[in-house]
Amino acid sequence: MFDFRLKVFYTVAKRLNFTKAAEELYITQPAVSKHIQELETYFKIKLFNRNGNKINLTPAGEILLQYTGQIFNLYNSLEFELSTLKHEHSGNLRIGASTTIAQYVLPPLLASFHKKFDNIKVSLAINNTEQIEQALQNNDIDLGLIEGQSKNALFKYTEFIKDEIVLVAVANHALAKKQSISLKELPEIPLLLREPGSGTLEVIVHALKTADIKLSDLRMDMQLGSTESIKSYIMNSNCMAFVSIYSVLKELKNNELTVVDVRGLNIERKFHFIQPHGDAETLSGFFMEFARHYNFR
Amino acid sequence: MFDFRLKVFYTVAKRLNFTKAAEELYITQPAVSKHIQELETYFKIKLFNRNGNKINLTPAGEILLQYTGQIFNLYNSLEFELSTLKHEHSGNLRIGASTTIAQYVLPPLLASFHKKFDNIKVSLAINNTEQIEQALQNNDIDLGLIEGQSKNALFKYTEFIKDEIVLVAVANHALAKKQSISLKELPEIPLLLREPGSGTLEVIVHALKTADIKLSDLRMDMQLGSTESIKSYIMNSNCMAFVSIYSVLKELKNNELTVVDVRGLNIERKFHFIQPHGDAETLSGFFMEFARHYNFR
DNA sequence: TGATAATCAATTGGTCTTTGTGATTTTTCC
DNA sequence: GGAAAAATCACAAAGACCAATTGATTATCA
Repeated sequence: MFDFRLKVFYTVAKRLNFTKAAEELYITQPAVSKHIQELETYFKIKLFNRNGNKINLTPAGEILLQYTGQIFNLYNSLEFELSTLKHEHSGNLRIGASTTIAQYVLPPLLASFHKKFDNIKVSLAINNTEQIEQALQNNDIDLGLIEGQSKNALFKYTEFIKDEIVLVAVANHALAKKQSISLKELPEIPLLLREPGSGTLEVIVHALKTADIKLSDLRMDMQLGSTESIKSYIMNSNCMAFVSIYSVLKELKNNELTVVDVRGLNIERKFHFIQPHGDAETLSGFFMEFARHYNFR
Repeated sequence: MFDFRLKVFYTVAKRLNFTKAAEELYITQPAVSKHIQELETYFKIKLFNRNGNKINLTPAGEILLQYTGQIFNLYNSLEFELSTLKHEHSGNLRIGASTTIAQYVLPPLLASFHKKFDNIKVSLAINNTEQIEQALQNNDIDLGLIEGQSKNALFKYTEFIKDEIVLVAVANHALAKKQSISLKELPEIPLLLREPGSGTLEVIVHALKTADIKLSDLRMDMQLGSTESIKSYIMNSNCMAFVSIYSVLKELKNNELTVVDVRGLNIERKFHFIQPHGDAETLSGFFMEFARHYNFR
């Protein structure tokens, strides 16, 4: 790695602790101290405030952190491009994704990607949209995958795949044979939904509104914090639930769950890639290209 | 300077000669050889082809050159930002400008800029638009100043100042008292013009065309290769000439030359800044801001 | 055309500088 | 007072640079 001194600075700036940074870098603390001092001498400006036992970045340190992030991005892209030239495809890709995508969409995709390009190290952080945008800004991740399409001008959004929220029930459910129900029947059905604030619930509410149905019109039996809990629950009850089609692909195939069409109700959304625009980010682009051609069936 | 090894590579890649690069870097040739070898070992790929006595870049070398350019741009912006924080304003700015701008517009501007920010080293290369765009692409300059507004999507164009092409004559010229002439009188006047292909001539031809006058309608006594020669010539003759107002500011003030208005003919053009878009280029922006507020009178 | 000079990168061996370590000190926080 | 964290110091290992030289190619000129 080039520019080890900058790497040292970067690590210290991220952890705000000389000793921890030293451990992370497999060098001793005095070495870290020295590197920072040398940077400060070189730039003739303090990079950290030493307030007793704590340190924090000075404005100059903030600027340097900003730039080192960009410089490392360039190094990473460079190494990826060169490895591609050698038909090796090596590099590091840090992805941040929201729950549904991370849990149900990415695993097979990442497995396939890793099988084909085993020199590319992928890391996956699961977070909500807001945190993902924050992480992109801090340069903690290279690529985000989100459910909504929040439009922050700071980022570049690219369509990934279409998601569909479907009404599912246990395979032997009374209504399962009917295959479809009308909108009018919906309020009579005992439902499970995700908790308020979750992206999935918001899409459902929005779609119902266009069909002139309020959430309070529905017979909501329970609100659960995760799609997995909802699935487990409905497997053992006559409740139904609105969930992303991707979260039940396996259960549908195994005939454990079944989709019941609600005539006149179509709940769709698109998953989006999100990146900081400007930077080359070759590897992100490479992965996006791969993902776009992946067949999820 | 960080990343001296990359600096060495960059220098060699630009000069395509180890020995010359060594001289430029004030180190010996073996040191250069070693740096390059170490880079090649690190990336596990050859960066230069050694064909007998000559070297040239391999595809990998080309990629690395591309990235090192970008990395150095970041370093430069970084140093500028940090120096600004210290109220020092230091950095390097490489400008490329076309003749008229470089000769008549920039000198006072650069003088004033240097007086205020004497830690910023400015270099000025004089070239035509095409060469300036090439230099920007090669990362040989940071900022271009051109007369036309050629629109290459690779670059970002920003308006600088408005230029006016005026008809001038020696101060005691017969027509000088009239202060203005009509378009009809123009063909009778002995004129000096710039050579074919020059930006100035093109603007004139274009403006005349809208007034329904062909170049061949005019009484063209001579075509000269530089504005300076034209000025010298008309000072000693009864010829007149179309020149940029900026090229005769001093002579107008000294009452050596005078402007004769051609009623119904207005020849204007805009000078433009041109930059590679994408990169931060803080110092370029800083200079542009300064230039925009400069008073040329 | 063939001998000779000039050019250029690689190699070698040795010196000096830089970087990192281990032990210790200083400061601050609880 | 003790734990935690950064600074300081002396020393060892590693790395960078140089001078001199080699080997190979290209240019020059009789």
